[in-house]
Amino acid sequence: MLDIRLIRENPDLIKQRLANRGGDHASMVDELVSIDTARRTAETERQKLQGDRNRISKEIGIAKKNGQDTSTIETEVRSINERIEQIGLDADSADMRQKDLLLSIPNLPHEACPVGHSAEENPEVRTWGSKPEYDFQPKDHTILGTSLGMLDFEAGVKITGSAFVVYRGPGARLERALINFLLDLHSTQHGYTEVNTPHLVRPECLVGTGQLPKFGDQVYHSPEDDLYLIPTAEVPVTNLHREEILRLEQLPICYAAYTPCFRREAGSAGLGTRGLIRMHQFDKVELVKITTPESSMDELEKLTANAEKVLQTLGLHYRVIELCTGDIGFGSAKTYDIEVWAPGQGTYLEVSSCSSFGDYQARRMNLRYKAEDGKNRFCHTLNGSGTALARLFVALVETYQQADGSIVIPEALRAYFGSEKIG
RNA sequence: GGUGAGGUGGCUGAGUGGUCGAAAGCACAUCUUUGCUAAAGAUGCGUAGCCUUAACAGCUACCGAGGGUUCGAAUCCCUCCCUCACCGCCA
Repeated sequence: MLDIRLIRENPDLIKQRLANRGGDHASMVDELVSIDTARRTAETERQKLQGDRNRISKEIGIAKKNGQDTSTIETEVRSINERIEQIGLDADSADMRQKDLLLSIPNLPHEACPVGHSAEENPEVRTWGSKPEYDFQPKDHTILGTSLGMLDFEAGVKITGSAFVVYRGPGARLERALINFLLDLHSTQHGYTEVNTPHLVRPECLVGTGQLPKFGDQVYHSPEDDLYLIPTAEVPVTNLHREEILRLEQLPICYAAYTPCFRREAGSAGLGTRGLIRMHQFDKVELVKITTPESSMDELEKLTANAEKVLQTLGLHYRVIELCTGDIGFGSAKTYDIEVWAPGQGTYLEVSSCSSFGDYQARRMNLRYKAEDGKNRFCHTLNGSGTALARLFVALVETYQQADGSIVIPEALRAYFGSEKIG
């Protein structure tokens, strides 16, 4: 969430910067400013009355000790209490509305974030490798995976529903090999600490990273326990340090985590996505960093490079694009997407989204560090996929398919997979 | 799930209705002193909000969370959460 002081002092600047995202946020900012004034007026009045009450109550204590009659003065306090209760209603409702508004306003795009209206205006930053050429018509992963006994889409529908899949045999093994490869790469080569977190979280965690309150319809929820299935490991991992004040020496904190991710994808049913590309459940290795404000932009570059290393090591052609202001996520200040080439699809697939959130998430989860001057400051948080598994699986299978329908396992993965080819 | 004991500042730990935001100790910071590898003394040392300022200060809230009783709650009552121990159950 944004700093209310900043909004209070520069409402027009805030409106202008939010306008780059598209959509109407100006009216929310206006309401926020007026509700903030109302809240502070009521709050000041309440505090003054509370001060009066405290002072008089002490007098009562002293008077009683001296055996004096206190009935008149007690009546006075009672009337003060009535006023406190009344003004308190105003203060509390304004406070709730203000919090609600603050949680519903997206982050300011970073100055370095390119201005644009939609995904069409996302600049390409760089590419790596080139599109592989085949002397046959490359097949789609669903055909390859089904015929090799790796993927069973029908079984996924049978036991759960559409957009769920069963990996089997070499498919299950390949998925597991990829997870191990990714975790090993980031933890031994890139300096991330591996963590293994719960897949169910409290609502506060989702508020902390920004999924709640606005995007509750995209998350699976168990009402009996008020727990949510995580849509990404970003949620439990970033919230690991919620409500903490970290020491400067601890930063940056770098975590790598494998988890399945659960997404309802409400509103995007039947969106023309075939096979593994958009599932309700998919595996992902996520990278999370908690940094100082000064270093977060550098850390974003490193994080993105760490994710790119995955595709380089596997020999997969990809491009990096930068999201423009009209396309970045709700909480993000700056985002790079990494898109891998999938020959069977004839298109690039987003396998990683690397973002710096500035202090937006840290404010929501009250995550701070003690700065050199002894002051408590909000940390910056970052995360990026390192990478999403299902689409990586697609790109890998489609890229390394052979004319006879078999798949060659890239060198770096063979020790994990246990053989050189499938089929 | 059952029974019992607890949850107080960075830590330990006092505090059972009134000047308690909270004793004491530890840790930490600054200073002083003696001196030499240690010690003594002084002062300071929570978080957030409000209101102000050149700065200081002031006010309010916070003793697991929420609600209640009261003129007044860390202290009394209710509900919930968590921790520990034992029992039950279980991968």
